[in-house]
Amino acid sequence: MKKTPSEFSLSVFRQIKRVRRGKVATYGQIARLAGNHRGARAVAWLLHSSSRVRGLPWQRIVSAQGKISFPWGTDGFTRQRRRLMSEGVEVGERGEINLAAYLWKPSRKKT
DNA sequence: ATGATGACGTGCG
DNA sequence: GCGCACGCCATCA
Repeated sequence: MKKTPSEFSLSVFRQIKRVRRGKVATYGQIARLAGNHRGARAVAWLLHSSSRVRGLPWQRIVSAQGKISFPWGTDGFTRQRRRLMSEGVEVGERGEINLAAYLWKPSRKKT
């Protein structure tokens, strides 16, 4: 890694790594924790761009709609769904996930 | 620096 | 619930 990743990117990766097994987080949530509540797209971009990076639980990142972002039928979709289910997350045939039960709760104690 | 892209989010019909 | 349009951000050509 010669290029210096932006702090935003580092923050994003950091938040993702904090997600415990069996839980999922949304792009918007990660983006918000990273400092940019509107950087959901950037998060997504970083993920698909850094998907080659190991140790990054990218599979735990889903859309705010509670569904796998990958288009159904794609390799990425199948792979992510399989990994999530392997972690104990119930994923519908269409990649539907019950965020109310599996959404990761950041222990962000502030104030 | 400009234009285009992407595993998104929200609002509206 | 679904599809479309606009907005937002970081990275690539």
